[in-house]
Amino acid sequence: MAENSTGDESLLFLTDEQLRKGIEAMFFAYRGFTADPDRILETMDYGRAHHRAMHFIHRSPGTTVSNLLAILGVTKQSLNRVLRTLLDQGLVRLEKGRADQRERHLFLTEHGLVLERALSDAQRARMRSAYRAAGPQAVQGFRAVLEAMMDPEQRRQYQRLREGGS
Amino acid sequence: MAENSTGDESLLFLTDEQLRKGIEAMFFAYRGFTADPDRILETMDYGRAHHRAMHFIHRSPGTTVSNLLAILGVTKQSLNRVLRTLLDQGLVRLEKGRADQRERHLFLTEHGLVLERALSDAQRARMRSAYRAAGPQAVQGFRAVLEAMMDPEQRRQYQRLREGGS
DNA sequence: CTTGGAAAGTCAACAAGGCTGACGTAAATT
DNA sequence: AATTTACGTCAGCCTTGTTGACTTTCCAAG
Repeated sequence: MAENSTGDESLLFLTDEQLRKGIEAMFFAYRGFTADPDRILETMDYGRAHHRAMHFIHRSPGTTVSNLLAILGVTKQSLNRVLRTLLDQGLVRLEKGRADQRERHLFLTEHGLVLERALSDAQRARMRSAYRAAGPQAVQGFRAVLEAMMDPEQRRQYQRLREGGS
Repeated sequence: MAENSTGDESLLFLTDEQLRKGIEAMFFAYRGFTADPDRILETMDYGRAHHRAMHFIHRSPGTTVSNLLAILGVTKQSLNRVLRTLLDQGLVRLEKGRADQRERHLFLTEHGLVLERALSDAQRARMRSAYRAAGPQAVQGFRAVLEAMMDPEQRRQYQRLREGGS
């Protein structure tokens, strides 16, 4: 299985070894990706789950609970635990829907915006430095491969954020 | 702070919006990245932690426990729990070090190789299809950005694997 | 040869963050 | 009026991470 000659490789980089390196790169890079926010969070009572919730609330202010459930891909009980503490501690604010009063629209409070900013600054700093080190060409490829790696449903979520998000 | 004009942007793609998209791409892609092995694992008594251990034992047969600890970045108690079940179920085999008899060298058994193969086939299939969809240029960039995103220590681990692993 | 430190294993307890199942309430829809 | 939808919550479980303490084995250096 390491016997396949060139040919495939020169066209598409698809030896098992190349693929394995990609897998390992994902593993190690994801650790780096979460390291900085994690360091900030562990000094408080919050975890990675709180960060994710705040990120997407910040990204789509006024989003509903069920929308957030779809994006995060967790159960409502799991999300509720996180949302509960964010509400209690005044980082997130609720607003009943005007059109449909069953819906709860989520917003970050001033306080919440401050923390989100701190977390996202740290994470963006690492991303910025990685982009700088790799160069503009690489950034295109990076995003293309990641996008192709997503499940179709996840890709849809991702692209919906892109549209609304700029 | 959203006031920065062009200049930076045209050279290096470094608007906050670009960085935010990269962050979200990592988030959604990592879910896809782990989805296929997870589906296989949940039908058995194993989890993602078992997969990671098996992956790196397969990658570096005969590696020691402390080596594996450094790569995985967890505590020995955490790893030991996982390793315990893999040994008990006959997926992993131990060998006392010849030179230093305190060391335990880890190997996959026949049985272990079969499972590792199934998991890694699934994961490589997704990686292969993402690479194909994105093209050879993109693969270069993908790996370059991921590598730049790692902590220096993680990058060292990653590169040590590359050397020995081909 | 003794002693110190390194490699590994283990017990106990705990926390974060997933999960399922069941149930309740308010509001929209049919 | 009945059903469905959106949300919240209680209770309990699992995986996988953590700290702290302690032991055994073994290498290496004094």
